Amino acid sequence: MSSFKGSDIYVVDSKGRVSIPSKMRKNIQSESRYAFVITRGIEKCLYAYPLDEWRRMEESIRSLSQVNEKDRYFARTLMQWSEEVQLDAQFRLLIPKSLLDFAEISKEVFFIGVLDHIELWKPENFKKYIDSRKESYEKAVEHVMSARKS
Amino acid sequence: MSSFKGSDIYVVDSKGRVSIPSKMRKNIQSESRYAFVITRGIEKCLYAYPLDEWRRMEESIRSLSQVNEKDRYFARTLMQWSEEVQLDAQFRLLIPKSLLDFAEISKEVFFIGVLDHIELWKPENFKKYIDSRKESYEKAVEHVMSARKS
DNA sequence: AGGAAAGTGGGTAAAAGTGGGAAAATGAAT
DNA sequence: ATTCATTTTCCCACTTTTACCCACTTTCCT
Repeated sequence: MSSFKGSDIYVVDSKGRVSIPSKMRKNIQSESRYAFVITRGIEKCLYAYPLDEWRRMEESIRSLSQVNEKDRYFARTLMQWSEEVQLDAQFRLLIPKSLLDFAEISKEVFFIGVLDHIELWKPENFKKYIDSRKESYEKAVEHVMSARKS
Repeated sequence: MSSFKGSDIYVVDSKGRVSIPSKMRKNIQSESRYAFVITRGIEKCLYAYPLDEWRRMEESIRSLSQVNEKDRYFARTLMQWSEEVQLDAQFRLLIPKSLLDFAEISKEVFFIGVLDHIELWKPENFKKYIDSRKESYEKAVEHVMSARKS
């Protein structure tokens, strides 16, 4: 099970390539070390899953009822935006243009490791996201810590 | 389960390295003796967790639902600031620059062992923190100890 | 006092991060 | 079917950062 953590800023070059932070690369538990599925995230960002974590995810989507209208919509939308990509010899992701556009990423990418996946944000958008939240960091810690006690 | 205690002042060198107090080092119960997760603390300081203690914490973040908007925010906020670091052959931590900046640590670090984690403060900031508390140590003891009785 | 461990500093080889060009593949137009 | 233009893939090269090693001084302990 992966355990991505930390954050970093990297540049996307003119070909749409970005190195993934080495500390996150080292955290990949998958046998297929260099394959990711990159997809549309929740909020205006992208999620990158190593293949094994992605499969876990896919299973839970598979188990959704295809009868339910909402579930169908969710499954279609998610899969529509999902692309499998391989890291190149320099450990870079080639991010599809459509996804870059969705996340409004042009020159720089802000990476955050969030346990089972890596998030890619346009730096300004992440800042906006944080600023728009009312809860402080301290509240967040409190929330998690109190959950831990019980 | 670790049980850090005591305090000490150490210097950060030009590369961002600090020795961790040997008395605290000896207190690490983890099998992976030399791996820590260092993260943003509450108040303007850093927390260093030995890996096994950290995992405890991580479990509770993992159990947060990624579907719930608030939980997503918590997970991102916490993980953004968390970095895994290994002690080098001289038992030094290499503290990421972003975290040093957050805690305003430049030349010196004040270490405090607080049971399951070690805190790192800029000495001046710790002094300010203590001075800013109106409650005396005696009052605090009274408060905590009486709660314990019930 | 003497040896060992702790604390600090610095040099260097390796890895990480970035950029770009040439070969291979794709695909549309003649 | 062949040509030409565009995109994609693969490789090479350069710069910066990091990891690893060695060394010196101070403190601790018997």
